[in-house]
Amino acid sequence: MSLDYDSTPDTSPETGARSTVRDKAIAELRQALLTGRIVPGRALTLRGLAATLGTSPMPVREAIRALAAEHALEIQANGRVIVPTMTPSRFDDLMRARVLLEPEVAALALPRLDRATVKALTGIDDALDRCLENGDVENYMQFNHDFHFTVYRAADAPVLLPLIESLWLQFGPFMRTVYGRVGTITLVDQHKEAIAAIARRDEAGLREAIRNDILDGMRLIGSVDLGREAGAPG
Amino acid sequence: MSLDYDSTPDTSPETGARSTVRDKAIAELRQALLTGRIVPGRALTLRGLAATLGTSPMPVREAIRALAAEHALEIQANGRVIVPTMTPSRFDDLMRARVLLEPEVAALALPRLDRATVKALTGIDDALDRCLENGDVENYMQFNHDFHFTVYRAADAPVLLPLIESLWLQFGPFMRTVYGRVGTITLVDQHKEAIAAIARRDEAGLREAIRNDILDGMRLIGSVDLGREAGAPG
DNA sequence: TTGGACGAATTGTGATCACATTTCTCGAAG
DNA sequence: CTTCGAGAAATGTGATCACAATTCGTCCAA
Repeated sequence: MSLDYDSTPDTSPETGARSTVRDKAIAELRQALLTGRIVPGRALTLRGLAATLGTSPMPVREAIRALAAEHALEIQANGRVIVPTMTPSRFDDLMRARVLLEPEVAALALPRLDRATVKALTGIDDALDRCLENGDVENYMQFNHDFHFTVYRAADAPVLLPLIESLWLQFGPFMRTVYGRVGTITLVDQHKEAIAAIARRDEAGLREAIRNDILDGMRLIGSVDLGREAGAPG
Repeated sequence: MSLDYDSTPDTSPETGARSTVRDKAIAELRQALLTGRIVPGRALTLRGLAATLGTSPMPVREAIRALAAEHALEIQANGRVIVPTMTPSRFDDLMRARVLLEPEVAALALPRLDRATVKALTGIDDALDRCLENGDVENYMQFNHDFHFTVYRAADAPVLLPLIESLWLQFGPFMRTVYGRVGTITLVDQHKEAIAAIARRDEAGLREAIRNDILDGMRLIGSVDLGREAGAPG
């Protein structure tokens, strides 16, 4: 099973809302997709996931439906559930959406990014750099997500934020396969520039840093053959 | 029941994919939300919807999960499912998202909008105007949706298009209550300007027409008290 | 008339079952 | 060695059931 369920409950049950099994399943799948733990193209089975999560197929069904509605999973005509495979058209559109939305939300967040948040961002970026040195792709992706969403979350954007989350869910599995092919050494980002822009309250600079960070990732893709599908033949 | 199930199957089953009961439930709910047939704040019950659709609660559960994942429905902490109520913050963000995404996708679609599509758009706009004269809010909203998405669909935007669809799903129920309060006579749009811009291959003009069309709707809201919640007290 | 409490009805959740369809497996024929 | 097909295993879908929690209606007391 590609979902390594290490029984670490990263959901906080004390947030008021009673967490259901389904919610845990959704959170688990989200995490796996965000860090690219699930290979695109591989079929996910209800009963298999249920066994991994230690439940009946029922909560998994709803979880998969929810993720599919955000286009993080794809339900084929025969009913099989897979992680969507990337196509050039989809990749272009995904990048366009990110470049449109993320700098905008970052700019919205800027007035609310206090010094504590900047400190947190610096810490995340440091941890991220260590992951790059160690070649730890999975945690790198986790910290990269944390970095961006620590910024975006500060914006009061109850509509745009979930939209961006959906984009990252669609992006994660594909990026993982890319990182796996080009390694982590070549990875560059604009996080330091973003932090600096935040520190000096420079909206245009922050927009540009986020935009370039996205485009950096896109340029990385140019080095691999997009025509080839993600799932490597056994 | 607020969902008037008139047994007209608007889904086309001959598209290859075998349509399940769940898919019909999703389509039915989508339609009801887009045309504002379901009042925000009113609780939807699984068994109630199931009875309306003539099925067991099972397909409805998955359908509701899917719509909730697109933020077209909201699942409260106690599990009750409601159409989300509008807040000023949510409205602002919704508008910002629409203004960001829709002109862009329209511009992307422009090169692919042939003469037949322009003719179709004109037909839709005429039907829409007739609905305005008759005060037929529900069909007006249907045609308005058709108009915009006839344009957007032409763009090869497999990622952005569902994002915009999600925005409209969130927008529909609220707009319906607004229309119900201000009437349809005062409604203005920029559809004629959009058609003209398409006809003369004017990208900037099309962007502006779409943008103004969205802002027209927003200005309409200014005339009603946004502080008051949508659900009228019984 | 108003306020609260108790019981009944309803709700969402999770599990299990039945079934049609699909997928996989494996062996025989070419 | 490849190709095809029959049987077996597995899969998604929908229905039903049990149960805890919530909601609603009603009645009684102040």
